[in-house]
Amino acid sequence: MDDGKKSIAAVDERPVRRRKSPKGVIRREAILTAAMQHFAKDGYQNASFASIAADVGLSLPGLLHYFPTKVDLLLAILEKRDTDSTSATGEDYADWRKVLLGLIDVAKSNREIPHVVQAFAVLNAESLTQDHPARSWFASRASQLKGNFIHSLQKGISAGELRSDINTEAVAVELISIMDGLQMLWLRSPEEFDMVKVFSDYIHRLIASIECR
Amino acid sequence: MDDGKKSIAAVDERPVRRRKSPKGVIRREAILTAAMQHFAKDGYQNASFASIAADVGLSLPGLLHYFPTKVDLLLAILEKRDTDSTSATGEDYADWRKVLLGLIDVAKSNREIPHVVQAFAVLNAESLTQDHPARSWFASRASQLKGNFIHSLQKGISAGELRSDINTEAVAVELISIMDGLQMLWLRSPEEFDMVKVFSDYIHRLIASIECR
DNA sequence: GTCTATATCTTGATAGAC
DNA sequence: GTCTATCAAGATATAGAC
Repeated sequence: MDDGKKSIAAVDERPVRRRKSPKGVIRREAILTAAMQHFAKDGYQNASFASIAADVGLSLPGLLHYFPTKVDLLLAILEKRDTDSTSATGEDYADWRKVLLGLIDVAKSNREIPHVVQAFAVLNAESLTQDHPARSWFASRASQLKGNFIHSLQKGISAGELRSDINTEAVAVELISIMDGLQMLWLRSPEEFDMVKVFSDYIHRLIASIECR
Repeated sequence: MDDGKKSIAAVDERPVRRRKSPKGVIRREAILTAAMQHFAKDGYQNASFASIAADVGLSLPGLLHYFPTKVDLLLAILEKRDTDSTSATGEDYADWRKVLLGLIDVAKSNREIPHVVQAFAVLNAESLTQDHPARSWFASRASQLKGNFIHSLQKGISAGELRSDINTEAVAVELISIMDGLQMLWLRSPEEFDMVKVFSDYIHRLIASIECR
């Protein structure tokens, strides 16, 4: 199950003729895209709401018609990411090897969308600051990711494929850390090294270290 | 990734008249400390210059007397970090094993100064944004760190202690990535896991994987 | 060195017309 | 749905007195 554009049109309260209005939905999508680029460029706090509006050919109040506040816009982006990524990750956290190798594919596709990666890398760190509106989102995202990794690794141990003495939580934390850290380093100088290669090297070395021999 | 306990303790308020400068130097130190806490809490862009001034008992123009602009204050902090860390890191990038194990000590001392770690983690990501005043500093910091790691690993290969087929650049990038990523994850929930343990596990596994057997 | 007062800019958000 | 006009709040920075 995926999609991504759901019951957004329901918020549309047109008293006059009109039943679904794909137009509004398209606008919304355009706004989200523009906003993400701005957040990537300036971060959330520093991005100008008005500039985002201008980018989609709207005035500031025009944009406010769709997103009553700047925070709403941010949350909409995060929510969209939620639906997008669940549709992408989808399935088997049961096969630890598939999970780990699948991360390489994630890195591979991330390489094609640097502005999205940058938006989320910047927001990720920015959300560490006090009372940041995205704070809890990133916290639960990390927590869930970690839980999934632990689950996979635990399954591997139970199946006798992974060494029983590995610290699953430590490995899970390590995985998230290297993914996030690598993205930042890569964003700083995309030409300097092959992000996918580095990550692939790492994953294969990790697998060799933790699987039963 | 180090630094921390500097001479901020010298807060002795002697009302004696002094014509030279120790007073001014102390003030400067106090300002830098306060600023770092604010940058940790709000990031650079979002931190208020006036609030920093208030924190050290100055008005905004009073603070501007010491740092003519907000950017100057930021750069002073970065510079301080430079001197602090070079005095701490000191020497032998020749012994790869000492270097790698030494990073565990860095993690250990970082655990004691979360606000400093947070300031630099936030600034690190924030500096990815366009025209950020700390951009080049973080870029060259990463570049230098990477160069040092590569140098150490290369020495290890030459000495016949490390496998000659390892990609030194990839390992160097990996090291920086995991350090930076781990810090962020830890800052988000410091109680959830033992950062030093995770990092130590990683380092030892890395060593086992790359050294000659 | 440090202040009060102020200039100037930019931001997010509102009011109300069309 | 979208606009013009406007607001109130916050920021950095300057001028000039003490």
